[in-house]
Amino acid sequence: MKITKEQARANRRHVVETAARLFREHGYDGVGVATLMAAAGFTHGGFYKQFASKAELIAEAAAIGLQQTAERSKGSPPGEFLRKYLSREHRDAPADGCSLAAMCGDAARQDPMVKAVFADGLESLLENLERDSPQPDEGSRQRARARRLSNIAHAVGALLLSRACPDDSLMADEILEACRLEILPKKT
Amino acid sequence: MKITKEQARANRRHVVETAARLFREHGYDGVGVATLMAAAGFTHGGFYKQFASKAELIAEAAAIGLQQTAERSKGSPPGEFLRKYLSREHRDAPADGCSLAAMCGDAARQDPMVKAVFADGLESLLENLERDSPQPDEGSRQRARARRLSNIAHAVGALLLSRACPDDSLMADEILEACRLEILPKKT
DNA sequence: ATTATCTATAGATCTATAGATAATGC
DNA sequence: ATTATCTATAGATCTATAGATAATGC
Repeated sequence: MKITKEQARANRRHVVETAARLFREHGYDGVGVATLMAAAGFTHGGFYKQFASKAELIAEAAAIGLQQTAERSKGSPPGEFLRKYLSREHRDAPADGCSLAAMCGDAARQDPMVKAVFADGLESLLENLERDSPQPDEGSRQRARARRLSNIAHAVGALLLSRACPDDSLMADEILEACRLEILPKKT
Repeated sequence: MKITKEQARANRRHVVETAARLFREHGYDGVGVATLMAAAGFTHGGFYKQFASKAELIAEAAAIGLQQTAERSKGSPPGEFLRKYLSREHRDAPADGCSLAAMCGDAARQDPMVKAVFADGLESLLENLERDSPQPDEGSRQRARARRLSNIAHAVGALLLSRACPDDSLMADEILEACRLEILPKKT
């Protein structure tokens, strides 16, 4: 039954990645250890040789999930990132989407360790988005940072409210559209 | 043990209001029927003579919670409402705060009935905020509505992200401040 | 007689642990 | 010999139900 150390590490990583996906879709309370391990292809008893507790897994899954989100933001210019962010496709696929949006409601009720992971993830995303537009002086750098932070909060709120409305409802689409108009750089 | 019909209706109402409070603080999955009934001053067995299921309670608690939020928005001008909304006091007291912000993450994973309640609650809040500034023609009415919807999403996102960061962290305060700057009407 | 509430409990599920199993790596 | 995983299960908790209790309202 035993496998190589390398394989064991890969298995552990696979469990965390599976958890990040399932948590985004069903929330921290919506996924049990047994369900998670079955989805990852294991039996649930093995879980506690890899993780001290479910809380430890949650912290690791949050870290990986936010890392994936920050990573994805580096590919395209900020406007393009936000346009995709506020799309119906993103709203309808939380399992593959932004961890910040999918988990922040749950994270607010988690212990300080998870919250610290969230603050770090948000900082990473912020830095990735700012990297593209260096500012001449400290004052405008501060303003640009505040602006980006505000844009992220705006986009997260839009996605969350849209997801809280019935699927295919007018309101769900209206929210996304209204926020696209306000956030995205105006075309001439 | 039996009490008047009127008292029974008041008791039921009291259970729903207690639930709305507890749900805002701990989430739908974070409050069990037994805990809720104890907090309301009853034993848990009585719950199922008042409600068909926990799902029914969730829908009613969501409706009351959103009604309270919409109601509170009518008192003050939109700028004042948003300023209070984006305060540290509001962030640190989710049990007494906006149900839209506290529950939208959970609502996204609930059945369509709860989501419909959310869309209705959001519509009410929107209409309350719009009532104060009638618009001359249909076009500017539409734009004003989109603007308000966008502002709500922005404020909800700011509150949620701030709550997901560690208590008293710089990031938690930075988010609120950045969004206050962007959302609130600029002073001269 | 009706019915709101209470006591007690069934059955499912959840986190966590104990001990067995079997392949790696000394 | 070590250890990653599996089987089995303990103990807690959760939703829901059944039957008893006691005050209302015909």
